[in-house]
Amino acid sequence: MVNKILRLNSRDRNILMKAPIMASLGPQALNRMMDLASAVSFEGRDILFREGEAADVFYCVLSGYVRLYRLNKDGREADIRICGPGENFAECLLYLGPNYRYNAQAAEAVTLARFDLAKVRAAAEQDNDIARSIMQSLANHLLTVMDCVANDRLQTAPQRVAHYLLNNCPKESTSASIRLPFQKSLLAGKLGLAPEALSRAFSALRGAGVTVRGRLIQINDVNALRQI
Amino acid sequence: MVNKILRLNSRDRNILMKAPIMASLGPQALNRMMDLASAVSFEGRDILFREGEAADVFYCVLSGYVRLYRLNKDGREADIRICGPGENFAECLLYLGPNYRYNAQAAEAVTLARFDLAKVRAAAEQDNDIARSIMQSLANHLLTVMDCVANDRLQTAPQRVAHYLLNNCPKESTSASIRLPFQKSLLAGKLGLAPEALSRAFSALRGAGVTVRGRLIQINDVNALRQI
DNA sequence: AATATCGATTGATCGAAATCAAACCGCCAT
DNA sequence: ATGGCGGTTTGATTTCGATCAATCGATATT
Repeated sequence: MVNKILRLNSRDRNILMKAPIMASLGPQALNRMMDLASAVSFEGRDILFREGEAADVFYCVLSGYVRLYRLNKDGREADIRICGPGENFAECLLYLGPNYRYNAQAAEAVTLARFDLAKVRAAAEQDNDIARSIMQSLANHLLTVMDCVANDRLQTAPQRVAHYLLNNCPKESTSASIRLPFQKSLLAGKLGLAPEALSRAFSALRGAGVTVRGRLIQINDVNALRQI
Repeated sequence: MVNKILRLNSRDRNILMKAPIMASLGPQALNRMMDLASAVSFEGRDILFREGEAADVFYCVLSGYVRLYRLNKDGREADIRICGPGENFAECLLYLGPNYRYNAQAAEAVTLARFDLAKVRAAAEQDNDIARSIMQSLANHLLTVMDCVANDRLQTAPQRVAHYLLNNCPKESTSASIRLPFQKSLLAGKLGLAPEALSRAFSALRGAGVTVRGRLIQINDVNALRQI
């Protein structure tokens, strides 16, 4: 099921070097990590791995979006995180048990950089730069997921959507227009909502000057959104 | 508001050395970290720090429980994590911005080990053992909080309670009795429930052989709980 | 022993979002 | 144009848990 694994082409190398986990490395550590990376791509809906499978690699997204999610015993799915270009996932397994702890699926066609867990672990032991970069990544993800718990527990659907929009429009602007980088159903999952609930949340925000047409979202009054 | 800061007494030293973040260190790194630790204690309800405050230390719980939580703009609170003996928190700030990202409150009288962020950061740069231990801690917390998101999104109140009970009774047993280590209201918050909802969830589990008296919980049939 | 206090429970009601079902809408292929 | 097709929207209903209010119970206080 794994698509063919290749050396990275020069375009992918450029993208990867800008990813946070690589960008903060010194030149030596960067080379070392780049040498460990291989490229792999998947079609939309492909499963990258499943919860419980033996974990040998972690990933960094080069293009497209990947959905990390869990299943309950009825087969219902809940997204834990949506990873876009520059984001890495499953790096937490560098220092945890031998199995993946959630499912990962390509939300659309994706290309990924692939890192052997054991090799990166060894590299981190020898190069503090790499260890520091991993710690930063882990700390960032931890905070992101904590935000997610707090948002789920404190905010209503329209508030979550408003929050998302505010985090994705330029700071210090009175109005903005945003193009969603993925389908609405994916955004719904990311926010812990059913697609219908997202749709209704957008309707509710019309009163606060939010206009939706396809993936295009117009925000007339950013400050009004902050009051939601 | 900070209680007096002291050297650790020998009892506290023993507890701290068994904490995961310390227990995985080699002898040299362990000494180094132990030298950085100081002791501090708080009364129940005391606020250790607030979201947005400048962060200079992280903590490891020696006794009691600490509540990490966020506020929404109406002042409603949502717990993000409950930390008990041996658990550390705010260590994610070693590699993040300069401010605390959530509030921390003593759920009861607590004693804590206190680590200067800058000093530990410096120690981690020099000692791979310490860096590895921090990465393990971050990875574990990340996974724990991811579990929390998934549970919130996938499970009903009785299921969350059943899940908690199963995680806190000996593996491979047909029946068990558990003593809650803290108030039910704290457990409610940890599970993302109002206290009333926790109470009702316990009632709902009576049918699955769960008996509650104060902090004492009897589980007649562990396997029945797994089916919830 | 009487009383104040705090946490837990129970009951009644409300509200938010999930679910189920149907309609809608661009988009592509024929 | 015609006809699907997948994603989105809208409507109706249901479910779950929050909230509000009252009671209960156990522990501390005097």
